[in-house]
Amino acid sequence: MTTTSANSGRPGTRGAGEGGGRRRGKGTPALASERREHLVKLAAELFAEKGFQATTVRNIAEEAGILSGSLYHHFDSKESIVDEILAGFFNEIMAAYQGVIDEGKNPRDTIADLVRIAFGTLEPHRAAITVMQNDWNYLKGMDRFAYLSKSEDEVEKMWVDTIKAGQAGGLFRDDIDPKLTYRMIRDTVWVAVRWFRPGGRLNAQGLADHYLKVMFDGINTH
Amino acid sequence: MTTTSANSGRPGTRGAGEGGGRRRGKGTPALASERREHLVKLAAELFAEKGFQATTVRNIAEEAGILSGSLYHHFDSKESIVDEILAGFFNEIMAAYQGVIDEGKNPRDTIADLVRIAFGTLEPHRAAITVMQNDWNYLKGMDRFAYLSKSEDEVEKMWVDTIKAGQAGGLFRDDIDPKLTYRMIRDTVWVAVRWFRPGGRLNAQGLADHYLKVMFDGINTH
Amino acid sequence: MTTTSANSGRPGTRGAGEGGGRRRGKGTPALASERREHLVKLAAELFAEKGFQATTVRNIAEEAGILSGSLYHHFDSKESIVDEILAGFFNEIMAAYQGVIDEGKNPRDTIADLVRIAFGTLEPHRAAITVMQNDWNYLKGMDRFAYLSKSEDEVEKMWVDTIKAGQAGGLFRDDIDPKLTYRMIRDTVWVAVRWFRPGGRLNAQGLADHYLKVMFDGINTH
Amino acid sequence: MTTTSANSGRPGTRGAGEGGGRRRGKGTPALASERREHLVKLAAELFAEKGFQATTVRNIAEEAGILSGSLYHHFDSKESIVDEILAGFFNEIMAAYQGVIDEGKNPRDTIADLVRIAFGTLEPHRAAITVMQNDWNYLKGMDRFAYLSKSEDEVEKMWVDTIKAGQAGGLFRDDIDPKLTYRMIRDTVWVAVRWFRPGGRLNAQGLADHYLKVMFDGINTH
DNA sequence: GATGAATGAGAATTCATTCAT
DNA sequence: GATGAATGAATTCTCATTCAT
Repeated sequence: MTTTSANSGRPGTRGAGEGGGRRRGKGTPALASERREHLVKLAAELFAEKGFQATTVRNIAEEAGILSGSLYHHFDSKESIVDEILAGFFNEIMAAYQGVIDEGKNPRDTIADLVRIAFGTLEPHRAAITVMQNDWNYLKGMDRFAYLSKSEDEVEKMWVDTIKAGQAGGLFRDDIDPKLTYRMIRDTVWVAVRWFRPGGRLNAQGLADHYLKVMFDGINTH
Repeated sequence: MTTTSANSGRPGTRGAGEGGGRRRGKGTPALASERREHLVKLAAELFAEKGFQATTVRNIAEEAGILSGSLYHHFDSKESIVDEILAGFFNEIMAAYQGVIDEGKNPRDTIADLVRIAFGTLEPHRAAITVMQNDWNYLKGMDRFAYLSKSEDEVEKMWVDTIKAGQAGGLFRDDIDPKLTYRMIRDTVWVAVRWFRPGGRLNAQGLADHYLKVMFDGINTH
Repeated sequence: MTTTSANSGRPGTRGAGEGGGRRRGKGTPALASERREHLVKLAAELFAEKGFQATTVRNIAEEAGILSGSLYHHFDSKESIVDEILAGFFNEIMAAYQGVIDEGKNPRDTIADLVRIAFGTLEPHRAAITVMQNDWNYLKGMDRFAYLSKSEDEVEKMWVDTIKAGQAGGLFRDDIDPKLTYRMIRDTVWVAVRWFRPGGRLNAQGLADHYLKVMFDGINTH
Repeated sequence: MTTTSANSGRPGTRGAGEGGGRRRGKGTPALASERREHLVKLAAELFAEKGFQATTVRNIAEEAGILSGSLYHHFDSKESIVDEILAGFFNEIMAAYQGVIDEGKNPRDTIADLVRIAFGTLEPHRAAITVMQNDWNYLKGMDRFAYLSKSEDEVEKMWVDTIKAGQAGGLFRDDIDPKLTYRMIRDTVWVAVRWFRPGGRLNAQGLADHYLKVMFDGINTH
């Protein structure tokens, strides 16, 4: 039984004590860290820069100063590396989203918080988000990554429900389509990873604020 | 005519006066057989569906019912196929944009028209836009596609100038960033290609209208 | 029955009225000329410049301003083109050699004449000789070109016999090896095609004279 | 040391301070496994026998008992193999030539030594010389092998200077052309690789002596 | 005579992965 | 943990040749 099956199930549920099915997991993943973590980070950078397919296992190994075969001491496969990258990101953002929802603020503040969280991941998870944006189409075709689609659906529900609540409460216009609106918000945020560079004119929160301004009140003068 | 000159240098549009190192190239692309046209279309679908890299030349040939080697009777390389796809799309949209600009309407109406044009390409150029979205990162690294970045810059200028004019004329809020706003609009439109399916609940113009509504006046009630 | 068999037999015997076995020979080869002759010449230039293998049928066709498939109206195959080139050269030189032998001059004058004839082909048969030098190794492996080796043997006999006669008659030193000496002369002449350019400092006969001087009397002062 | 600097820039001899874009290349070629060395030797034999172009990577791999892809563990490309072959030969012969020149003997003895060195490489470097003779025309067209032409020029200078010195010193006839004479010597030696077989009637030094005899004093009786 | 489309066999090369040491 | 050698399957591309029109 390979890692592939170990991964099925949402990232949100992977957390602590799995790893049993790991082929060469020394101890728990938690202890394996250090080196492994480092390799994942290197790989993430390369995947982000060149794309998953265009990045070879050799590229990663070279970056780490070892031979490509040696990578297989740490990972089952190239896929399992990108899996780790994406799962980590999904775990974190979904937990953060859920935290906001659980606070039970009013829909407008909730949406604002969600947007801020999303923009907030742009910097720390730049590589993962880039991979998600650019290689999603390719990865989603693999069984192994079916869980990504599932997670996406859960997230969509959180947002859409909040928007609907906002409409019901008279905070948001009635003549907008909740699902459509969610998608546009989502895409606008993530796609910013293509040009967003930390240290530029605006930081991630500046971006978020700018976007919230436009999204809530439009670009027209009133 | 701006568009025309912007095109010069693009392989996909070399047409008449070439002949040099090119291997193939009797007749201008304009006259190029329907066969060729057909093959480009097939390839576009595959590139859109599976990604440029993941689509093999064999895939394309099989789809056309010929052998992979036979494709090279029509095209120099896999790249030249995708080039033809993208150049066609860029040519068209830039001409359309320029047409709107040349009409000289007020900035708000101009932006609205630009948005409508962009959404309007979603259906007829779905494949090209998908490739542009998903494989941009990979393609932009190749000399051959440098012209895409250049065209992109030209387009950005059209939009940003219009937004600035709108601010100067009191139509648009002063506290939004023109460049940032352009990018968000642009990305929101193109990225919709990932989920937009003609024949769904909303057609492309419905999408455009919805988006204009949100973008101009925001999602808040007032 | 293909051309291949038609060619077996020495070039010297091909002469006028064969061609019966030709697959698409319109009339006799003699009449087919013009166009065909021209194509052979173009091909010869290309073979000489780039090598037989590296020259594609398309190269030749392009040079002639037609499509590659159209070449097959004139020739069976790429091989049959080079065959024609080499056979023509061999026919001519062997006839010339034989003419000299038949004159029955003394061995020293005979050798001198043979050398002059060989150098004399450098210009009119530059392409053929170049092909012979560069692609011999490749071509000799093909059944079709077995006749080249046979012709070579005949030629070798003419020279070696003459050298031996010269030794017997006291004209040439006894302590040189006739076969070895022949080979060195032969190679020295043909290999000159690599750098000999008509119109340079020395013409072909100047070259021949220089070589005869060195060969007969050495480079030492006496 | 002339030879050393002449070599700089040759891929085959890059040795120590590279590392840049190269894919492979731990360790200097000098340390390069015997495995690699062995593969180069196998390839050299095949190139010599069938020609560079006609030898496929599969041929080489089969000869080595591995799969063609596995060759790329050792070499970048087919070209880099032939490069290694030729560079090795050029390195050695140029060093040997330079050694003779540095001895400062009289021109006649120097020329004799150079000739003997050249013939002396016929056996140990048979394959490399054969490749050089047969595939030169093809290889010289590639940027990668530009250094071969340069080395050739350096060698020419050594010989021509020596011949001229011999003329100036009254050892060699004044009425021979130094450059022409050099070329004839050079070609006569190398082209012998086509028929020279170690173990035949004459060994390489026998050949050299025979040639020197003819070259110095001619084939005439005096 | 020529075109244009195609074939089919094979070319060099790439690359994730395996495994004995 | 790492190396070095290899696998094997796939990839893009080439090219002589065929043939209906």
